[in-house]
Amino acid sequence: MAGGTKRLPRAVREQQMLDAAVNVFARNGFHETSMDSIAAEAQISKPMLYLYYGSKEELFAACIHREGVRFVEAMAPAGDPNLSPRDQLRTALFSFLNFVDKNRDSWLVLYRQAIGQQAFAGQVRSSRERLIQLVEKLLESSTKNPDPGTDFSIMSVALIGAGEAVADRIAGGDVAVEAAADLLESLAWRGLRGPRPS
Amino acid sequence: MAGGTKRLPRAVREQQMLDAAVNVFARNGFHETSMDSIAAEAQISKPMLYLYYGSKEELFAACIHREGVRFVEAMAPAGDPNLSPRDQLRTALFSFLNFVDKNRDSWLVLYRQAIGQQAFAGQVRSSRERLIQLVEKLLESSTKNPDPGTDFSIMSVALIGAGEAVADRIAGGDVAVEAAADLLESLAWRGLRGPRPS
Amino acid sequence: MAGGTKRLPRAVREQQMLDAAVNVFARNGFHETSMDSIAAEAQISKPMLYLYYGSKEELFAACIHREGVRFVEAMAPAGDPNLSPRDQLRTALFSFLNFVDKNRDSWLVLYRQAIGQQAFAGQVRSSRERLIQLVEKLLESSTKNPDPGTDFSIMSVALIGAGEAVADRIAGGDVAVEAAADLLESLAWRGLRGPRPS
Amino acid sequence: MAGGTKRLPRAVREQQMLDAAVNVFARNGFHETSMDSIAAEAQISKPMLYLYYGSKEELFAACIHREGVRFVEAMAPAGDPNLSPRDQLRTALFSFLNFVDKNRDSWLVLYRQAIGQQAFAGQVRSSRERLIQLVEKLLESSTKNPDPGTDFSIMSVALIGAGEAVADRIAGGDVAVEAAADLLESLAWRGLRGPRPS
DNA sequence: AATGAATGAGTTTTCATTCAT
DNA sequence: AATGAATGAAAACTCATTCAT
Repeated sequence: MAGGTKRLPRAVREQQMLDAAVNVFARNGFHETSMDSIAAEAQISKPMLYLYYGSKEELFAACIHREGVRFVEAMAPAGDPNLSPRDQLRTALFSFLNFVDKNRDSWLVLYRQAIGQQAFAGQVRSSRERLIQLVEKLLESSTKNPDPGTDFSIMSVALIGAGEAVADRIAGGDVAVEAAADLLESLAWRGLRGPRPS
Repeated sequence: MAGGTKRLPRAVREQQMLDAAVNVFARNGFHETSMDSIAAEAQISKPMLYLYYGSKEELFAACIHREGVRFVEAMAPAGDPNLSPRDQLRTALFSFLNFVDKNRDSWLVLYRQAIGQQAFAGQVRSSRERLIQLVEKLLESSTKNPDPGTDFSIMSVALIGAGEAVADRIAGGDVAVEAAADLLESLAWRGLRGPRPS
Repeated sequence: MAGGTKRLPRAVREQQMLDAAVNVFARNGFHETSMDSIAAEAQISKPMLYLYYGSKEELFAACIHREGVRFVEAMAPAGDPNLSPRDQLRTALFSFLNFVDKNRDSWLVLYRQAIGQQAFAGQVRSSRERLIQLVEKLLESSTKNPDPGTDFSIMSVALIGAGEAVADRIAGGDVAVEAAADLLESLAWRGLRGPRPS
Repeated sequence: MAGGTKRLPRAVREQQMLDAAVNVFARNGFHETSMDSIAAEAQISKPMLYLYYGSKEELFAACIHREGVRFVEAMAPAGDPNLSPRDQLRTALFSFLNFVDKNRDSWLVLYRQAIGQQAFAGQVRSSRERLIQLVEKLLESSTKNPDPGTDFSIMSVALIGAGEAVADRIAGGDVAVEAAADLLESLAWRGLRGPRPS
């Protein structure tokens, strides 16, 4: 046993365990991940996981929760009420893509693993839903003369979808945050001009 | 034993089994689906599944394959070389969304289940990649004077992402194909005008 | 593997498994018995136990049920309505003690193990209760002039308790059925004469 | 942290722990009781239990021992050599039933839990054996002209069994000590008259 | 062609028990 | 004297997979 057998205060161990869990879950998904492998990654024994988190599902939930909080915190700047809607969206895009860029595992576990998990899909979906509605509001409020029949709702769905796809690329290291943010922003405002360009 | 040991020609049995498998996989995902439940759904015995498909993974692969072929066939009209790029894209969008609308399970199994599956993610990803490149070409070829610096590649990624998000809504029955297609089309052409609207 | 690996029809295997389970449960009690040890005793694999009985608790329940039925069947002769109450009691005693004598494990599992098991104690207790009431009726109906204040109910409780204690001795091989039955019978009728002998 | 690290003299701690243990064991049985739950009930930490008692089994043994001593002490009056055998039995019955009435947990742990426990069944059984022999002596010595063939030994077994059954009722609060004692006493003397009433 | 019977190999989960402070 | 932190060992349960008929 290398330097593993230290007694750590509860709070530290908790983070250590979550770090390991997020990492392994992000790589392999909920089902392909065994508690054994998480314990190994965290360099502790399996019973500790159960002692601290009760069950595999609760451990996964704890991961989702911690990463979710991190995510929301990262997005906070976009909520600044002094910003214009346009700047809010711009800030949000940057915050989002930067977060994904810096926290690959968070992104994967939050959006690509949790959603495949019966018990958590609902949670993910509903937080996505909230995001969609937020974007919808932003679009509405910054569009002076919308074309009649503009469907902001589905527009938001599409934009979030685009954002997630682009985020995947960023997580994959294929794309730069700057370029991606610019694209999404332009997509948002241009798309708004109404469904049928001449 | 009514309906017990029917001898069916191979081809029929194969389809019967795939139908069952696609259905159950779409509902529950790869891991949450047991061979038992597929056998039950198909009203045959488990060894039959193994006789025809060898293993759970191969069975899943067969599902992906059949649904993939169906999908490609559904998209065929968009390849008509007599169409203008614009009309090709338009046709593709309609074909795609109609397919999803009529084949919920196919969509779910192809894009929402397979992608979460280590062994198949690659397959899905690469076919998505092909689609992205296709769209990229379409965009390029129908843009006369692109803004300098227009990144068609990431634009395609975003569009496909938007399309998938919208497809999910259609699969959920929340959105009409018409409206969705219009939106995506407009997003494509408008987005092209370049990243930075004044 | 000696002669173990035969394919047996379901019904046969079921009995074989119950035989093993009753045996091990009787020896070691519910908690001290592992499914592994039952599987070993039955010379089959653990999954078979689960395939046939679902869970350890259900397997135990099946044991209780089978042995309970056997027990009731063994007691049937005592129910003959042509017998006088006295003869009914006498027959019941003989049936009971003979059953215990010939089926040690049944007795142990039914009365000494099941009763310690949260989930089954109720069942055992209530069947014992029925027995007590039955005896109560028998005593009442065959006592012409009971002493005033004779409490047939508690008398029955005592007699059944005595019977169970004696049954344990018989199960242990320490006592002969004949002598035990005689004793219990005399206890029943003599005890009836009222609480306070001069 | 109010009430945190109280230093208590050894003897007090010991009793506090045994109280908790007896209580929980009586309620849930040996196996269904975890050391954690005992520690919680005693409001101390688990290592204390191990420090004082070494192991779960030893703790259980200590419970049995303490309650056994209490029980024996409660029965002491019956040993008064100035009493006639009849009065000894009578006193014993009252002492016994009163003890059970006042010490439900002792009774449960001593006779209903310990007996189901491989490691302690022997202990319980042998102390029961002593009791049986005692009763046997009492019966013998107070029967002037026994019927030939009277089997005092099995008679004692039966009486003790009856006594335990009645004790259970008393522990359950269903029956009054007085009535129960009377019944058992009469059963003892009447039963003696020999096995076959004309 | 088809299936009932059977299992190897793992997974999650739970405790009694022990260190290090 | 007392405890928070940690684990080895085992138990219940599941499932993809294969045999014998």
